[in-house]
Amino acid sequence: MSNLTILRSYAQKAHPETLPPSVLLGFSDKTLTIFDAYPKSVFHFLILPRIRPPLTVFDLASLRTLLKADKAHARSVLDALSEEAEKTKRLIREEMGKRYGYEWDIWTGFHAVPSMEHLHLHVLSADLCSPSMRHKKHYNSFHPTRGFFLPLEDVRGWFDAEPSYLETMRELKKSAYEPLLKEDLACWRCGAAMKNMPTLKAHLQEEWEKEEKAQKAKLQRKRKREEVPEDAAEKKSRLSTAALPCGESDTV
DNA sequence: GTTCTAGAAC
DNA sequence: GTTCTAGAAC
Repeated sequence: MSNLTILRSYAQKAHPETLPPSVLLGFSDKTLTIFDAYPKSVFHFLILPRIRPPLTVFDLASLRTLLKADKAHARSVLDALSEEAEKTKRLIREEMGKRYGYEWDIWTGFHAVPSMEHLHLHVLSADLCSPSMRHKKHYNSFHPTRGFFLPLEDVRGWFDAEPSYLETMRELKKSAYEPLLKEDLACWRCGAAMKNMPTLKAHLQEEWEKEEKAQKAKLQRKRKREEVPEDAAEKKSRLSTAALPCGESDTV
């Protein structure tokens, strides 16, 4: 089932609800959100634009083709993807809380050189811990500062710069981006060099556990901060009640 | 993605 | 010698 045009076949569906729930998370008039078949993080979804005139299946083939289409329409596709990404992020945060008891970052962006046809926005939790994360090129393609992963907000920003900037960036040449996938492995959090994937994966797992501890400690501190003012308010009300007979309650 | 192979690591 | 890993071919 894993061929190069599977995403296109999803995006072309007039009735996305016919897709199995194992594939489809949800859809709107303009977009469709699916589970990545090979998640590279704990949470990993793809948001696809549906075919809506005047844009064609060809315009929506990739980020490259979209950015060469009519500017206003291209921008509105990115806006629709962004809106849906925000909803997906809220859902992920809820799930993080339920399943793990804390929340961590979520990335949204495109691969500069996609491996499958039809534009797809990646929405994934910032951990890169997953059994499907197996090869160097998988990892480097999501490394947040390698350059291959293009954050959605950066791409939207290209529209606001000089027109020539968009014209340059939209080339998305394979020859410029593919070499980034072959760069040496380094932890995206601490920058430490890793000699191979098993070492990197063990390290990322540790980093994620550190994040969990840090976030949970933060939650504890927050709870304590929130307890103290409540206590103080209770004491204050008790004191003022006690002080009432003296008529000095408002100075406590 | 899977399969295959060469070379490294043990 | 066996196992593991990365990279190429498909």
